[in-house]
Amino acid sequence: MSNARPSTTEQYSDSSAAREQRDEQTEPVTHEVECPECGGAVAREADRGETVCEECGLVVEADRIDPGPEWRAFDQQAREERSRVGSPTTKTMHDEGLSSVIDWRNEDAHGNALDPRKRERMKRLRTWDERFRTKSHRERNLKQALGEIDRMSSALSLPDAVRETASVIYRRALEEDLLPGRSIEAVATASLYAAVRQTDTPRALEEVTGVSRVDPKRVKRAYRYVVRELGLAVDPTGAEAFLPRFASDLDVDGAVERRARELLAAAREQAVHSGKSPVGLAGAALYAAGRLVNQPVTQAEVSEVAGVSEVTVRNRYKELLDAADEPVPA
DNA sequence: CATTCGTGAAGACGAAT
DNA sequence: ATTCGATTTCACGAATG
Repeated sequence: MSNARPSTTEQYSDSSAAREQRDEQTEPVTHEVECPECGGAVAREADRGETVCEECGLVVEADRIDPGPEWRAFDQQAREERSRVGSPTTKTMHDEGLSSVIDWRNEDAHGNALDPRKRERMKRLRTWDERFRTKSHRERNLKQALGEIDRMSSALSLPDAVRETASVIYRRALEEDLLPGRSIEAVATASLYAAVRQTDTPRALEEVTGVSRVDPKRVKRAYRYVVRELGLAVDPTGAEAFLPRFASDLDVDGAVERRARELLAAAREQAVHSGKSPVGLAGAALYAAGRLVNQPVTQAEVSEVAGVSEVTVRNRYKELLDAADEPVPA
């Protein structure tokens, strides 16, 4: 009782001290703003966090938007690289971890019990404080994740529909409390990959993890987890889905692609394709088709665009020709 | 010379226990 | 958590054009 440390009044002084410190670091000294009332110079009073006209004393509310970079460590993952994107919305802009913490004890600064009226009041405050905190936490989380999804999407030049889907998936993951234990970026990447799968916009997992900053293993785990917990319907990607893009990257014409499609169909008939990586299959089909149509591409090229080894291309394409009952061309 | 082809050891992964 | 089976990759050398 005697040491009622974290009382509300004390917290206030704490946070204002912290605010001063932050202002020293990041706040530019002066503002080139005119007072809308009298046209005089406007100065910022750092210690109070107010912007006040020196002439008439008008408090210029608009200038309370912090012009400087104000972020510190968001959470463990996001520390580097986040240059503040977009305009700050006042809603999410409240002070970073500097907000007052309301003590749970019903005592005042001296350790005396509060009277019932004040107790009631404190209780209400706690409730709202809690709501506000968790809400804003989620919003920051979401904002960062969506930014991440956006970044990766453009890096992969994915259509907007995929971003939409990815966003929806991420939101659901967030709703269902799937985040704890996983990094935001990992789940964001996983969501994007899931979206890619669902929308039949063929990108291999490797390509997606390639533009992510997260360890591929973690992404994969997050992906499995999210798919299972959310009950997402993702059917296995067929090799055919990769044909158009690879064909385009390889600069082969439609005849090759069509032939490749036939080869894959034949392979499917004979179930030669189970357990094999779709990308390898697609690449090999194009390689084989290229030879059949007398418009050959090298294994190295195929290996490059498909992101599999030449060995895999070799093995696959032999199997494909075999299944299609085609002779190996000279 | 470039490309293709085959091989065996090693790693990664999913499934089953 | 470990083990097992299948697949892929790597590195190499040989064959082919």
